[in-house]
Amino acid sequence: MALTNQEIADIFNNIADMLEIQGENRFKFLSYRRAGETLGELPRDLQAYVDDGTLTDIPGIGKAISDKIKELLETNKLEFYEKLRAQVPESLLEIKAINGVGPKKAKLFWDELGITTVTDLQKAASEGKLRDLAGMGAKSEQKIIDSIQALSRNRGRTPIGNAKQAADAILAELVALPQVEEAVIAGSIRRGRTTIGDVDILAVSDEAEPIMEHFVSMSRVERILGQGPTKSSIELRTGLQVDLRVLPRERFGTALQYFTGSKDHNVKIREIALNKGFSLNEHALRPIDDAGNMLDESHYVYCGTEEDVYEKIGLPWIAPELREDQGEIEAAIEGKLPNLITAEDILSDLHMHTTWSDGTLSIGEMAEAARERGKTHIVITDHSKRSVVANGLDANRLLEQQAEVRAVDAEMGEDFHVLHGVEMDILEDGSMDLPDDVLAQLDFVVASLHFGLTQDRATITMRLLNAINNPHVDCIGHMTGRLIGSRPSADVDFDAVFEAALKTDTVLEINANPARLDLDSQYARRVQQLGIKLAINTDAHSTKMMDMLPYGILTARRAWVEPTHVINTWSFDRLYAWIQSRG
DNA sequence: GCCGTTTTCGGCCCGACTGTTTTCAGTCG
Repeated sequence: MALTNQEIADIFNNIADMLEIQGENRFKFLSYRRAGETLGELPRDLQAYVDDGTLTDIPGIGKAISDKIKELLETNKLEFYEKLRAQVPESLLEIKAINGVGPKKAKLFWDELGITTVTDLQKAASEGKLRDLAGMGAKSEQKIIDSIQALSRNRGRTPIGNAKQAADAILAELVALPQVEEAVIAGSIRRGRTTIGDVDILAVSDEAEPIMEHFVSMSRVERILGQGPTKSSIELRTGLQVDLRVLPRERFGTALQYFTGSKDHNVKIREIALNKGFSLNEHALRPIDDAGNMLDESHYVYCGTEEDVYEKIGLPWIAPELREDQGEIEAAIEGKLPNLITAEDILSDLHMHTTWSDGTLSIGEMAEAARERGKTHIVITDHSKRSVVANGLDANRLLEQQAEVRAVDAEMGEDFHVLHGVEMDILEDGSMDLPDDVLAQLDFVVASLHFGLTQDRATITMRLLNAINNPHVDCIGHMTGRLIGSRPSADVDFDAVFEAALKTDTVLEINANPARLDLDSQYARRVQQLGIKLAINTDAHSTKMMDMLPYGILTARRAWVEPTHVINTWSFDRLYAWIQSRG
């Protein structure tokens, strides 16, 4: 069994950490870390790039790292890594992951006290053995004790839906303060990442101190990680970290640009700024003269908007969702940024549930709610019978439902249309949960995996291919079945599935539920590149879930998706004509 | 270790906060 991209990515991340602990050249270990981050988000298996001879076309992958990837794929092992592991205990990496402990401290504890595990460190700290080490003291020791306790609260990254909710609540509190002129969410929430490491909030004000004071003393704060005149960090009771930055109005553009990230995007933007004769930070563009000296403050160029920042360095504004150093800067230079899809482009929802299965509203109520949200047409797609706990429909109930759908459609008038479909289970043996003659009577069929998600790749792929090759199936719902943070993706041969979808003109869904966001952006980007149609659906079981559409839009925009590739942007007439043409 | 219409060698973004220091290293983002 070949190593997965993520397993190989993890190895490079570990190598980066180990080299850093060893005190290796900074740019060297950063290269490994960058490679690790990149490999974890590729849309195809690494073996496919090896076969194509395109491995070193991936940014940040040069000769040394590509050779190591090949060695890992061929032998499942890496000599370089094994040697490193013999020198640096791997458990040190868990110590380095403790907030406030970096490579230097981890090495110090190891060298001086022989500490290699978090348990060892906790014991040493509680016994007061750390405070006498060079550069340490009682406060540092206590901080480590607190951070180790926090480890159990803080379980990695937070799904964007949860993080956004927490961020909005804090934002509302801040905006209510008299000193706050404006406050916005920046960071990875603004970029629309599916999971969030920490929440970044930027506030505009000339009077930061009372804002900081309020921020760190909010009732939901578990502990204060740092508090300064312009920047503070807190940890919430949920374990989520929130950073607040306060800057005056005239610096809002540079500050928002800086605070939105990503880090890789910003590094490149700052390099471009340098080439244009400016050193860029969150405060201003600072001119540099021909001798390389920075001019004094009177020459600083302040930017009140992000557009200003990009314009001053010769670029068009780049949408936050694109700022991952995935080619967006090159596209901006060439004037080839995509015309990104927006929520206003979406006219329909092609995947939603009602009280006929596990939804909370009737067909009529869902239709009205969709109309209130600016849609012109929907497809009712309740579960099929295999989903017993969801009260899935058998053929008889499904056809019974059709009468009600037709009635509601008639009631809704000429300017709103309700079509009848189903979200049909793709069964574990690869067969469909409803017979062809029943499917043929429906307007639109979404086929989804709900069970047997841990089957091997060949089986999962066979099931998906059977659905795609069924002439009645129009769309594959939430393809990998993942639930972010709680259930991993099914093991799919994406290349095979994409090839079949293209050939049969089957639509692939971006499910907007923030717990799913499936397809994820790296796959959706490839789907668009291949010319396969996309749908962005809410999979709503209630009106509340209809309002989750923005998460699907964010994911699509991160995938560089343009409205022309998404069938939810089509008018009813166009969609209906396409359905008819499929027979 | 990666990368290149200014370079195949010599660069590789920039700052805030903390705690331990008498001016700065470490950590984080």
